[in-house]
Amino acid sequence: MRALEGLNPAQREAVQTTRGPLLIVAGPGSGKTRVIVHRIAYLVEHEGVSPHHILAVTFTNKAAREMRERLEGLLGPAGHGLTVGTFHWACARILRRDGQAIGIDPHFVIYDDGDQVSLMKKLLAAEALDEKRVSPRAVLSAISRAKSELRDPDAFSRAAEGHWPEMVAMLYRRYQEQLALNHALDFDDLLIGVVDLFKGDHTVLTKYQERYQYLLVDEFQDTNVAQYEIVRLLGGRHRNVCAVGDVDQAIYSWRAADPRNVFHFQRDFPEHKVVLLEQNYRSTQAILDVADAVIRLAPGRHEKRLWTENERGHPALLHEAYNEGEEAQFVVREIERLTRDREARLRDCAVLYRTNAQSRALEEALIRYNMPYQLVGGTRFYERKEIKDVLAYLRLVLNPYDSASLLRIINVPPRKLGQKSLLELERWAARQGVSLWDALQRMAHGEDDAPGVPPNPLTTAARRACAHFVALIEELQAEREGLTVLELLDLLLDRSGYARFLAESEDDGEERLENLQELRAKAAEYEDVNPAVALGTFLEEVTLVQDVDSLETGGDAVTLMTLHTAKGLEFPYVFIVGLEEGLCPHTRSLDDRAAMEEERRLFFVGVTRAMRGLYLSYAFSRRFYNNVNYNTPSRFLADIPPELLAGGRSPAPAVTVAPGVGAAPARATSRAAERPYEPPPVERRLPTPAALADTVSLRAAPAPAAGAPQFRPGDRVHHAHFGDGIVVSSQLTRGDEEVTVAFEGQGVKKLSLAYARLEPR
DNA sequence: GCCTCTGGATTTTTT
DNA sequence: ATCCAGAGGC
Repeated sequence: MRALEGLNPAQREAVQTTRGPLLIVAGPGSGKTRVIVHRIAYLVEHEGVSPHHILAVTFTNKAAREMRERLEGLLGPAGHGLTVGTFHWACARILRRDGQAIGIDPHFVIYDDGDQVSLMKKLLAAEALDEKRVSPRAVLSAISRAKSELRDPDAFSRAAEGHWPEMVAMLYRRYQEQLALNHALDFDDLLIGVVDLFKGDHTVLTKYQERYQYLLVDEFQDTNVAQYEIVRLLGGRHRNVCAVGDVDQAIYSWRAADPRNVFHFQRDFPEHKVVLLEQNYRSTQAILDVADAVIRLAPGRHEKRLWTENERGHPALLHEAYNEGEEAQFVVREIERLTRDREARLRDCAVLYRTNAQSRALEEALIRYNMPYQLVGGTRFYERKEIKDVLAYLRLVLNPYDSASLLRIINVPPRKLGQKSLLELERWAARQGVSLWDALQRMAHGEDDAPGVPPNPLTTAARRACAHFVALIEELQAEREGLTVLELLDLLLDRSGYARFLAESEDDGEERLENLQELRAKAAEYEDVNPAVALGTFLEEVTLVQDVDSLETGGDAVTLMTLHTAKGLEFPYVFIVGLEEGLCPHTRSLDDRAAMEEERRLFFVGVTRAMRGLYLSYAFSRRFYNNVNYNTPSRFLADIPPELLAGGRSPAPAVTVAPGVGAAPARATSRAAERPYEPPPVERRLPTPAALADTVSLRAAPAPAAGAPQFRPGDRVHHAHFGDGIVVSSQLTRGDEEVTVAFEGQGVKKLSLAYARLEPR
């Protein structure tokens, strides 16, 4: 039985308990994903359950993707028909199919963060509220929390006491009205919609209960009330619900996740079994000791001991950096050493941080050292203006009632429809009680002077512009059915004049066009999808799956991401940077006990990502936006017994604390790998630099060609990444040469010649 | 209506 | 540092 191969007794039990509710309590690295995947394989291969009847929901797209891949590997074509995806994705699918029963347009759009904010700003303006006094995001987050707890505007209103709650209640109501008018749902509505649907329509509920007879929910501790309700309803009939979770890894309470759902599950499915997975296969004992020291201080937790049969390994290394730049340099140099010693490939290394803003210093260092990296998350591709603009056009083609999209692009490229005209238009539509699109159509088709219609306030020029716009959208709508997504995209770029508009915009038009190329590439993937649903599927994917760049190009690169994003992943070598008070734990958690506990769990999650090497670092000073902060080391570091840390010394010895001040590191302890890595690929991106060839002599090594800089100020040079530039200055440093170059249009960069390929021109 | 300038805020984490 | 809203000039 392939599905049971290589499993320990607990894992085996989890796999074989297929009937009835099951709670799997899975510590980090305990083979959780493996168990889920094998359990599904066991259901299909051994119990003869049709994949069609199995639904596995995860929390993030990344997790869903990984699970799908692993299932494919294990089951192959036999796994065809499995449903694996995030909660939001699965709900969107259900609502597209059956949402009409509760009045949801099958062509609904999903409003992302940006759409929500602009809608809320409009509402605030309409209520004469100053958005500087009432933050749109704060209101939205209050609404989101209410929605996650399944409190509708009425319930919210009833409970509201005081200025702020009453105002939020009013805005909540208006917000929902607007969404309905736009045929739009926000992320929370996807979940609520399914709950309403299931509760309101017994036939539909039964249909889905019969369809998904086997339910698996990963990261159960991160479900919110709405998500739990979906699980409870869907699994209520066949009761084959497998919940997998670990309250020690609950890090999403800010998104209204409620770890108490684990207890609710036990209450609502009293016949459930519990399986504990405690053996860790991921990390060395040394790393687990650190993890345990951190998490054991979390109050009110079940004493749960992680243990492993893995070797002890090397102690974690704690590094104090002078500032964020030096911290980044420490990381990069250490990764360079690991790869040079063939202990690791770049893809074995991950750098984790608390906030996305911290990635910048790391990126700068990585670029300077010419080290390939992959940034996960951060400024998302689909949040770029040009992408959002073009997507807004596509959304309008499918659902012209989406006035957020309409207003976004009705004057992009400029059609001489300014704020004033648009405001008049909105008022005019509101007075008639119709959507913007209806109003525009009336105008364009000359039906705006019918009796009972208020006089059209727009100027002749503005009316003509509107008519033009309506004709454009109608043309695209007419063409849609006969075209692939890519063809439609290209048609739109041409007819709307958007492509020309970008090409002619002086500064960054070129870069934006390039981004559009990426969107075209994405659209091309939908060539084989049924044309009737291709556009809808495409739009849904880009809204729900926002991390386009985690496509795992297969290349060898260092991974950069936040601690949150790292959950569920593992890496042989993990660097956690910025371990300072105010950052990790974050300032916003300092005065909130529960939030502080979550910060601890977050750090715990980070530590337990590491398989064989763990590096912790903090910086003495850190630049925020304008000013420099001096933070004390994170309180979590103090919770780790000193003997578990190699402070300053390293299993993989490193670099000076501040330039020129370093202690010579001890090389002798450095064989961290229990099985050596494959040497890096033939084509090595990292030339072994003379400067670091001998770590012992960081300070004293004389430059090989002392006193002869390769570049002088004024030299014209070329760099693969930055293009052409002129040398500003050059400095010899212990065998290396640091060249400061002013690049055309890229600004001034400091490059290390040992890494960067800088060519004279 | 459109462009440019200025002052203020912005950064926690994600579907 | 960078993005955005509002003001003012063309």
